Amino acid sequence: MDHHARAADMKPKLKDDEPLQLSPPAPFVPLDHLMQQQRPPLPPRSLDVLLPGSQLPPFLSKTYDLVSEPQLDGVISWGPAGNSFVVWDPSTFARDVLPQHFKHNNCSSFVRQLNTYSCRLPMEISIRLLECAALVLEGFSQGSC
Amino acid sequence: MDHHARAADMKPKLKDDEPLQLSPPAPFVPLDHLMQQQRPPLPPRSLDVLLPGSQLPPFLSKTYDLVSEPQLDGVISWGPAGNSFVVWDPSTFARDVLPQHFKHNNCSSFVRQLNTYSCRLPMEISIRLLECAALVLEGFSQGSC
DNA sequence: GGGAATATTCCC
DNA sequence: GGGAATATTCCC
Repeated sequence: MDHHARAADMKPKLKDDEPLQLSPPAPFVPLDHLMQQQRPPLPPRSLDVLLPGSQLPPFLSKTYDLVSEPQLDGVISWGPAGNSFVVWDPSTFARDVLPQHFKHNNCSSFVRQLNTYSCRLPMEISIRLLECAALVLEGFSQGSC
Repeated sequence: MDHHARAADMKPKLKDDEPLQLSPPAPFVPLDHLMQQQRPPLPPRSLDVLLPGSQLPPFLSKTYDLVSEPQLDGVISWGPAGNSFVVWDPSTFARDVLPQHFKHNNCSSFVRQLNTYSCRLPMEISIRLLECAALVLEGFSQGSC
């Protein structure tokens, strides 16, 4: 499996595009910038890690978990930056995935819900932490369903 | 060929069960009583017969058709007077029938909808015609789900 | 996209 | 039972 890390992978090595920097010390970085960098490239398995105890609307937590499912990466997955998601296979998504998580199989109904929570077409969604640990969802423009 | 109408078909004829009545005239009967008597003992297959062109809420027309299904008489059927319905097998009704017609399998959700349209527990419903051809649903007290 | 009607869930 | 929150459909 790809989860088995080989010894070579665990030993830090220099890369051509990442020169070793020993000095001077890193300049001051604002906290929110640090948090941006600390955000994992792939979102965690469950929103509970990000927002423990929060009462997220069911649609948002279900969508988040659904997008995070590794088995569905060919159909729907997080975008490159981990702050958006993309539906790669809208037909399969509508026919097979939606009914497993919602009471319908219509892309339009899914999009309608995204709109309700301030997302926009196309099927991308942004999730990021705020100071108050609230969840914000923002839309982008790329692709469609 | 069918364009030849036979003489026998065009001539009105007396039937054994329809004696010719010349006198005296039938006594006066109020219109609503006539309509009561004219209501068929078993409801028609579709509400369209009763309320042609009416825009009935989907829940009511689906429930009406569902109750009218002969195959479901062992699970749900019209009551003796044809103006109420009874769920004879709530378990089967919830598990097998509800998901075929609605997006859930919960008796409570079905009852909630009945309540919305002025029905009451238990699962009986009254459907009758008014002068304005509107539909009225009334609840009775007998049995439960 | 989103308003509005209808449906489903949740909870008192 | 029914108010209210959320979900789904319908339609502009």
